Amino acid sequence: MTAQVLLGPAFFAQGTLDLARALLGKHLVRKVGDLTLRGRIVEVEAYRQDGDAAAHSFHGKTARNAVMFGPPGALYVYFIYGVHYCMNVVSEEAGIGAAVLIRGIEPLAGTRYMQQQRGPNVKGKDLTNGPAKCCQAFNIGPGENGLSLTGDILYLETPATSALEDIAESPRIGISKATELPWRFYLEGNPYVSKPPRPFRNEP
DNA sequence: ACTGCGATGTCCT
DNA sequence: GGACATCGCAGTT
Repeated sequence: MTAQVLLGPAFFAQGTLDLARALLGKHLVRKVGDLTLRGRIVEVEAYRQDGDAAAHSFHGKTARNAVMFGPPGALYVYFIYGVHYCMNVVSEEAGIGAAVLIRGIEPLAGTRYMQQQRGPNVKGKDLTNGPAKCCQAFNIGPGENGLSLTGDILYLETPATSALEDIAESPRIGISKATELPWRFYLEGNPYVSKPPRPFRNEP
């Protein structure tokens, strides 16, 4: 049995880019009845209020993004494209609309449940290699919006074995309106990263 | 392997 | 009316 370190409020109160990097390799844990779902965060993106036109909070507080402006450590769940949910970890102090999007998770426990959530046609890395896929696997929806990640049934842990792949960065995925920034961070080579790095080519 | 497209709530001009 | 922090399916190369 390896000791795990629970992450408290101080962890979440750091700056958004620092938090984004710090979240890589941490475990997301969710209790569903008697079952424990556990996964390792392998890909994230940072979104800030100031000067970041791609952030939901850029134009100010609305009904949808209100959780982003609340205390750090809350889970911000939003509905996108009329179909999918995505989850973020709220960063910065209350009053600032900033968060880190969880884009890729490596399943560690409760994978049978995750498979049921995702459906019978889903195989391998497709279980959780994308933001909406992670939400579906962990059964995260509107009911979890605003929940604290320092609770008893939903929380983060630092694994005892802290060996970490190299952290790579790239432009964020799916952004067109903002000036793009290298605010996507992921663990190099991990199969649960949603889009693998582009292979090198000699000529276009 | 790649490309196009439908699904459609919330917020924007 | 249009865009959007996406995904899965169908059709093509």
